[in-house]
This record gives sequence, C-alpha cells and structure tokens, in this order.
Amino acid sequence: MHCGCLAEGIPAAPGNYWISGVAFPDWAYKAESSPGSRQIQLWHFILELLQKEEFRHVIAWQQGEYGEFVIKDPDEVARLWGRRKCKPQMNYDKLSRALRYYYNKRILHKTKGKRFTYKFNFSKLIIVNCPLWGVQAQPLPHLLLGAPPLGRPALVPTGVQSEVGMKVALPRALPGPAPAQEAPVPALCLWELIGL
DNA sequence: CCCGGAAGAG
DNA sequence: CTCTTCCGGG
Repeated sequence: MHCGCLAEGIPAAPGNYWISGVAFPDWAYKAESSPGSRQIQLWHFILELLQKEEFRHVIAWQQGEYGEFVIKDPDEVARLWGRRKCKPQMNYDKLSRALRYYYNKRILHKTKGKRFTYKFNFSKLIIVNCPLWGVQAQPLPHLLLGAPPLGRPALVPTGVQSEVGMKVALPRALPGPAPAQEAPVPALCLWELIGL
C-alpha cells in the first residue's frame, strides 16, 4: 500500500539545528500537526532534506547567503519528492514549476544567475501558531539568527494580534468534536511580512 | 535552464 | 489551496 512511499524515518529533532553558524528553530521543520492528515508540502520537504547530512550531496545550503540552497542533483531531488508524493513521473521540470509558484507566495525566490539555486525568504517568515503565542510587530530576526542556545525562541505572549505590515493567517479551528484538552502538537504556521 | 499560463487532480 | 502535467517562449 502507498506504493512504498514512506516518510523516510525522520528522527525527532531534539533541539535547534545549527547550520552555517545559524540556528534553525526546530519548529521550522515540524511539518504538520496531525500526522497523516494533511499532505506534505514541497518546501517542508526541501527543508527536511536540507536538514539531513546524508543528502548533502543532493541538496545543501549555500555558504554565505542565509537561506540560500543549491540543488546539486536535481534528478535525485525530484525522485525523492516523487517517491514521497507517490508521483513516479516527477522530474525536475515539474518540481521546479512547483518551486516557481512559491515566488508569488514569497516563500522562495530565485538566485538569478546561479544554477539550481533558490533562497528561502526566512526574513519574512515568523512563527504564529504556538499556543497562545503572539507575535510582536518587529521583524524578530533573532528567531533565526542568534537564537537562544536552547529551548524556544523568546516570544512575547501577547495573544493573537496583527500589526501593521503583517498578514494574518489564523490557524483554522480543528473540525469535529473538540476534546477538552490542549492541542498536543503545535502546528507550524507562518506569518508573512509584507514589504521589505 | 528558467519562466509563467492553462488546465485539472485531489 | 498546493501542486502535477504540459508547454510555448526567452
């Protein structure tokens, strides 16, 4: 079943990832709240590959520019993506089209002139859906740069609120009977900063 | 290679 | 809505 497309064992990350001298909060890698419910998104998958050393020869962060990565083996990345999504016909041409849709969504942009090189717009992304965690109006670059050595990033619990220059995307309430308890796993949601 | 329009799946 | 597929064009 599932045509053998298993999520290649992703060991739970115990802390923040440290890549190129920059801490990546591990919430940045948490794919979805309820496993099995929602489909994996491509940029989650990319982040997932980027996180693991065994794929260094396939895809890797570009030294120098923060958030920039290079697909060293496009065919292999496409193959892995196709396996995960049960799309055996996947190739780099199709995968790259999907990446291009991220341009307007401001998740990614292309590093022009550099082959197979894209860049995450991390500076425009901040966390939103941690339980009762609000987000201040400031850009909060420390979430990704110079993050605290351990634990969670220092966010101020101001409750959910939007400020000027922020686009709000509230997590939708879970359907069905609501159990009288807190959400077990905070879903990864992202705030998108307009302008910049 | 890289770009986006168009259609269509789920 | 997020891709997947196909494709004409640069």
